[in-house]
Amino acid sequence: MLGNTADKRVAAVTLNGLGDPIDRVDLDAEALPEFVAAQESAAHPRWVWSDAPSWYSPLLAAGVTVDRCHDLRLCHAILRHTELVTDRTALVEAARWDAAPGAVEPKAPDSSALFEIEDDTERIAAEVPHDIDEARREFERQRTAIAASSDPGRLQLLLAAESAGALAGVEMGAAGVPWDEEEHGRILTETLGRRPSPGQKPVKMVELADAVRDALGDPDASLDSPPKLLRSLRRAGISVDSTSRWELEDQQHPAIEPLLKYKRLARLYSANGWAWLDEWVRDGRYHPVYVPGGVVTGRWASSGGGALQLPRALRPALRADPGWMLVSADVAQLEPRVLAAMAGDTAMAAAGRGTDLYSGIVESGVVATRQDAKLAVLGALYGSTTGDSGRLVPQLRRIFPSAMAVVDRAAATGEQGGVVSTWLGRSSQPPGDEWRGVQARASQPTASSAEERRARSSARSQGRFTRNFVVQGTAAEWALAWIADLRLRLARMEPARDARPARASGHAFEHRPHLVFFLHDEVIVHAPAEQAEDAAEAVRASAVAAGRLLFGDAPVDFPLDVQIAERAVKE
DNA sequence: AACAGTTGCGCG
DNA sequence: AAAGCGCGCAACTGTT
Repeated sequence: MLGNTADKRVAAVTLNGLGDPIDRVDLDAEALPEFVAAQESAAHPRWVWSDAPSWYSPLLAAGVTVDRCHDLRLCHAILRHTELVTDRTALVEAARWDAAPGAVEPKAPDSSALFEIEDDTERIAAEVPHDIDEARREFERQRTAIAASSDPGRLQLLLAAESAGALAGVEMGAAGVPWDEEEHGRILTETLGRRPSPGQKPVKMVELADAVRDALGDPDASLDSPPKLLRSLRRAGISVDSTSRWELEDQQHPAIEPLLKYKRLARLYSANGWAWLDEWVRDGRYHPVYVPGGVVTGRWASSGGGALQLPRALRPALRADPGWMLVSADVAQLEPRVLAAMAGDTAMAAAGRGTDLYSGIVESGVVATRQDAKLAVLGALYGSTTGDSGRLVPQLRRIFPSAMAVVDRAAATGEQGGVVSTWLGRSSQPPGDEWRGVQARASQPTASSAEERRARSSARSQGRFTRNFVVQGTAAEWALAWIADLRLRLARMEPARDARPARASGHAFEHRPHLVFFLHDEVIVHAPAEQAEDAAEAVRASAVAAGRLLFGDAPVDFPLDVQIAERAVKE
């Protein structure tokens, strides 16, 4: 366990299997990387620390990697909500651990940077405590909670996977995605025209905007302000209620085509244009900031750089260094497969036996086309009740009763204000006071029909959330197990000393395959060309391992689409 | 001028 | 409010 001491040094405490301290050394912060590296090569310990970004970024910057950790902040967040632990009082009271992740900048953790808040309002500290005594106490609380839980093994699995994800997130942010700035520039110029001078718009946007104004007969129409644009459109006789693409698409008017095109260009320009390139790409590397566990379901979020929203049009800009390759892999239909495994639904598992679960459903004869199968499955996972999607759900309920029972039960629990949990035990947060108030009022005999409608609607909405939570959250667990296993496999591969170092990847990954991108159900590994096949094999092996780890021998496949290429282009 | 809230669209 | 989940971000609007 690592933590800061009162005299601005770092304490490294060795714990035995019972969590009791058996040894302690105090070090200067500068001596930490060397100490950690030595321990790592001797014993591969599990490092217990306040928060991975705070501790691991400086270690990585010094070229030191670790295999395993226990991230107290992330584990606290899981444990203080999980249904698997009945008495969570101590964890809930340790509110300082409900805090934002540490900064990713390579700087030494410093507990003196924290400030206490005297308010009685329920504000949280900016960061978790980084000192050794607080860490010891929190770890003890967590050990106690796990031991008292209804399934310690399962929870340990979740906490280990979550912590491994924290390591992977720091590593990927540090390594960065190899990025072809010239290719990105070419795409921008081709789509938008040359880079405009500050304050100007790209020439192709200006041309389209003129075409729209012409067609509307409104030389002053503003295209960038939805309310103003809406008024212009209606003045021109186009009856829409919003300026959204889906609504504009149905309209017949000469202004529509250039307007939709303008919106596409405006999006690219503002979200991933030259300004983005300047801010997020340096020395041929895109450095996103991942936030593991940042989504309520356990999915990762990102903060800055929009790592989770890279438009597919920009995928050609992801390019391996010379002498290296990108190994891109994604899982086909992860969520329905996870549902089939959770539910032990053999019919659904059988439909997923091939590489395309949707085609498998079509073969069962219950729906006519692949598109219908997809709509039906999405409707089942999201809780559609009307439209094409909702209409198909009952068909699915007939042939996959066990799978549907799992999501239907989760929805029913949510509608009653209850808590649901993922396969490994991440629990949803119960709805808040406002939601309860609405339900309580609607159940009074004096309730108006408007109040009843509102209560019904918010109950349904909570049901859709819990319905999706169990599937999305368990899929996130599968994906965590996948990258947790994968990063260790890659780290164990022999370094390719002859490979031309990937520029600016940081010395920890200079000569070896490493993860550079992760997005819910897909990964990209940057690998020396001669190791690309091995890396691809590791990606496949890890997917198999993840399925085993979560679901044992359940007959559910998680087929991958794996591509080895210089560029990460799909299809 | 700074801030929160809304809209629209990118991703899974 | 698209028929239905989870996000982040930029730009604009309206308030302070």
